[in-house]
Amino acid sequence: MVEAYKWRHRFRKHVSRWTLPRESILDLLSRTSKHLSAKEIYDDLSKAYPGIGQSTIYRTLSLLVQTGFLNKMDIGDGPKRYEYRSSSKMEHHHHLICTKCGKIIDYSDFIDEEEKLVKEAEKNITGKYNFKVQDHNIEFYGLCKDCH
Amino acid sequence: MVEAYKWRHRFRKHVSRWTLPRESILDLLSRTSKHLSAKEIYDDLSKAYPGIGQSTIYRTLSLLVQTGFLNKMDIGDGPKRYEYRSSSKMEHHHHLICTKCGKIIDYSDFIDEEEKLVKEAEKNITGKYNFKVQDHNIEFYGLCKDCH
DNA sequence: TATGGTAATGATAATCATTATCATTAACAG
DNA sequence: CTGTTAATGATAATGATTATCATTACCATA
Ligand SMILES: [Mn+2]
Ligand SMILES: [Mn+2]
Ligand SMILES: [Zn+2]
Ligand SMILES: [Zn+2]
Repeated sequence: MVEAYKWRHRFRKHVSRWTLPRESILDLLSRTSKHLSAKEIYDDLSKAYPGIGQSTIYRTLSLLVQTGFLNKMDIGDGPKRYEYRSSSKMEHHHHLICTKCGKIIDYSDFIDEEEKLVKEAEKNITGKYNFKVQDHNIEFYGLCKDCH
Repeated sequence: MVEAYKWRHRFRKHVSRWTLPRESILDLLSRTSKHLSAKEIYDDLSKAYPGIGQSTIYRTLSLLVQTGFLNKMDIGDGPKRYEYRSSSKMEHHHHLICTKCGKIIDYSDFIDEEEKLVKEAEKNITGKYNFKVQDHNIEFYGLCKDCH
């Protein structure tokens, strides 16, 4: 829980109180590479923190997304999922999603080529539609090694 | 409704009956470039087809997706959306999504470059993770011309 | 280090999208 | 035309998320 000081400091800038639920959620997500749903987070935290409320999980998650600590993602079926957002620029990545078992694999190869193509596309999009691109998302759907 | 004959023919191959709800939904989606939700489809069809059931809408939509007539998409907030899937290869496209007003713009430039990059990535993905890519999805998030 | 103001919490109800159930209807093969 | 049975539509049920509100606990100030 040594990260907590950094988090707290960064967090307080947003005029918010540093609380046990907030620290717990951030701690859990920072320690896993999984992409967890609100319910999975609730079930996990409930062990060490009985009595934590579902509402708090949802509220905290959306706050942590707003303040840039977490990424929120939707793989199309089931609930939204959350992952810790590393501060380093290196960590830009996309996802391979197994349409059979739902497994999510982080993918970060070809980032340079992708960057180049995306940059080009963004320029084109701005000129053609006057649309200001802020972010992009790439997903590959298919079957993971266990599912074919 | 001249398309209906083609649809019907194509549809019957899947051992299914050709019904008024099915034709109505396909007709509506083939005539619009919008990306409609089940509720929007229900509200629209209810005018000309009072008494149509919501269940039928959902069931029919998922059937039409399975059989390749429609694309199903999830822009992350709100309900799933559906669009008519043109048969021509030309029609491969992605989306610009306005994070403020929710507008969805079809985008199909740079398809060749994209194809090339995606092909490369897919080969890499197969080799590295033994993951069989079947489809991919690219979205650009940002602000549309009316929202900035 | 105590304390008061107030943001955050947790229990609960409410909402929204979607799926399940089942009796009734209608497509269509013969 | 008719019987079989797939499809429909009304309704209930589920699952995820948000709203409400009384209670709790951060933390700035003294
Ligand atoms: Mn990830
Ligand atoms: Mn589209
Ligand atoms: Zn799998
Ligand atoms: Zn907009």
